[in-house]
Amino acid sequence: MNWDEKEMLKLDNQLCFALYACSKEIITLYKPYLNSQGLTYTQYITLLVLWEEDGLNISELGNKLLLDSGTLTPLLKKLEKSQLVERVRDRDDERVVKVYLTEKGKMLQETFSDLPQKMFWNTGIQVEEAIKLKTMLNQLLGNIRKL
Amino acid sequence: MNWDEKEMLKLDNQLCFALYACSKEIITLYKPYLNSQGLTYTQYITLLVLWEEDGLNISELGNKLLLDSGTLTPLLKKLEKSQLVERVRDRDDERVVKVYLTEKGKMLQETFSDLPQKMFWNTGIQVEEAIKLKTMLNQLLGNIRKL
DNA sequence: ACAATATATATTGTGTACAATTAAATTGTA
DNA sequence: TACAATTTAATTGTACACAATATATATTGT
Repeated sequence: MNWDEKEMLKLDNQLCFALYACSKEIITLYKPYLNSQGLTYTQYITLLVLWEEDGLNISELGNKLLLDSGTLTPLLKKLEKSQLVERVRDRDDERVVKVYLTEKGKMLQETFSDLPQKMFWNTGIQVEEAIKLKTMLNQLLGNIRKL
Repeated sequence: MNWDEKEMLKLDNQLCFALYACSKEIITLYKPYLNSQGLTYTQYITLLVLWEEDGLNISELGNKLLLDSGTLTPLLKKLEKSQLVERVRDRDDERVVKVYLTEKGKMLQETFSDLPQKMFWNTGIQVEEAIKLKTMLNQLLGNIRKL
């Protein structure tokens, strides 16, 4: 192993670790806001999708969130128990489960209306900077997923 | 809730989701290389730290990896079971557990010497781009953690 | 029609991740 | 010295995350 290789194996030179650490820390920042409403981060992003488009099925949700039924099935059962969504077997195709927001689930969106703005302040990131970062991340994501 | 607020609540406008998704996808890219050696991603980054500096204790590892003993204790026991590290109570301070690489653990570094380079190719990202991205992520991480 | 194949979700098992608590050892201080 | 406060790991409990498998339903090919 040469010097370059050894250098590249250092934790602080890993792009993957910067991503992993940033992702976790941002989610930690969300926690106080979400926990006060009894939600986890994953439950929150699931609601984000449903607030945009209600009545999606499990696999559609999974495609948007990059999660599979092994994660979503128990998660949605919890959201159902807290009466934020309903899981309904599709009459036309009994394999499919569609997920609908309840009134309570729809109303909850209002509670979080200013959360993205708050998080912006909390991270202290500039709008231009955030846009650039998100663009780069989406490009990277695109590269990876079309392999 | 106004239009701006509604727009900012869309999943695809969330910087946090871009980070979360990218982090997960990159880790997925690592999996084939790591699993073939019987390692998980978290075990791998733990070894990265130890290859740089052997004999750290649990809390020092946790500070570098942003993980606590609840995660590290079982993880290190697994690495010990596969004979890559040894966990040793410090004689001078019996509260402390120091973690040492075994010969097998040290040798394993060689196996991964070209992995960072391989991952670069896999992600199709340019060096300049990667540096810029990592810089932005570290800056964001710094902002968050000094709150 | 019906066997083979494909699809959608659920289940099982393993491994993080982290908050909260516990237990043991050490340090600070009256 | 005693003893309260602190520190370090380990433990407990909950919730993802995902691979692998199972199950039920739907579709396809003959």
